[in-house]
Amino acid sequence: MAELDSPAEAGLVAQWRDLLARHAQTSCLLDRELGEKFGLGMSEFEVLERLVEGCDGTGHGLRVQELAPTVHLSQSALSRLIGRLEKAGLVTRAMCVEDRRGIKVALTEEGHRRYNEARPLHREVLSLTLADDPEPACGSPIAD
Amino acid sequence: MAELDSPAEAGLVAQWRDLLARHAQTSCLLDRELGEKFGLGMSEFEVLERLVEGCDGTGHGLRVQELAPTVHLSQSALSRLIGRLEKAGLVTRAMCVEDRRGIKVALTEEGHRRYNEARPLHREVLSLTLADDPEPACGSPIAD
DNA sequence: AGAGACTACATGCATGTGCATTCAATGCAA
DNA sequence: TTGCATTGAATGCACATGCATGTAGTCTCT
Repeated sequence: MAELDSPAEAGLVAQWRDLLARHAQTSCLLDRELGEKFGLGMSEFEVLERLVEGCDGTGHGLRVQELAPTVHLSQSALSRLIGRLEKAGLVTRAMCVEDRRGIKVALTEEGHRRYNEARPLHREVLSLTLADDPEPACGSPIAD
Repeated sequence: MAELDSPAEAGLVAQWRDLLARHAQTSCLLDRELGEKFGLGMSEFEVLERLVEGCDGTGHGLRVQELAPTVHLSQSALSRLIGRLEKAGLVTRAMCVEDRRGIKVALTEEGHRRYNEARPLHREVLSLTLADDPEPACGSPIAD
C-alpha cells in the first residue's frame, strides 16, 4: 500500500518544504517592502539588477532574450514586466540594430537611481529571512 | 557611491538566486507533471498531503485555519483552492460543530486515492530537481 | 530573387493570487 | 439580554502570470 516515504524521500520532502517556506517568506517580504517603499515588485528589482550587472557603465542595454534565462519568468511575462518598467520611466526599449526583431533594454538614469535606492532594503530583507532563524512570519515589516 | 556588495551580502544574494532557481525549476515541473497526469497543481497536492497527514485514518478533517499556515497561500487563495478540490470531488467541506464559523475539510475516498497515485511522481520530481545537479532546464519532462 | 521555415517579441485570453470587504458566528462587557 | 468588537471564511476586484497565437524580421535552400 506504500503509505510511507523512504528515508531518502522524507529528506527530499523536508528539503522541499524548507525551500518553499524560505521562498514564500522572502518573496512576500520583498514584494511588500520594495513595493510600498519603491514601487517595485521582486521581479522588477531582479530585472533592474540584471541590467545593472549586464551593462554597468556602458549604456548598451541587454537583449530581452539575455534577460529571460536569469529571471524565472515566461517570455510573455518578461515582455509585460519590461513594459511596466518602461512606462515607469526606469528602462528604455530600443530596436536592436543588428537584428531588428530584437529589443535592447537599457536602464535610464532614473532606473539606475531607483535601483541604488532600493538595493539596501533588498539586502536587508535577504539577511532577515535567509539567515537560518525561526521563521519571522512573512508579514513582519522592517523597522524604520 | 556604494556600488558593490560586501562579501556577506554577495553570499546572501547568491544563496537567494540559488533558492529562486530551485524553486522555479521544481514548482514549474511539479505543476506541469502533476497537472497533466493527475489534474493537480502543486498547491493542490500540498493541501491533499496536509490532509492525509493531519487526519490519516480518522476521517475528522482539518480546519481551514489549520491548513493555512502550512501551505503558503493567502486565506482567500486557500478558500478558493479548497473550492476547486471540492468541485473535483477530492475533499468535502463541512460546518464545524464546535465553532460554526469554521469549516472542516476532509479527504474523500477519491481524494485519498488521487493523492496516493500522484505521490510517486511528486517524489520523483523532487529527486530530479532538488539533488544539487546542473539545473535541468525547467521544462524537461519525465520519461515514461 | 523568392518561398518557406524559424526566431524575437507582443498580445488575447483564461486562470490563480492577494487585498479589501462582506457576512455570519462567537466572545465579552454592561 | 443587548450591543459591540473580533474571528473564520467567502467574494469582488485588480493584477501578474502562462499558454497559445500573431506579427515582423531573418535565414536557408533552390
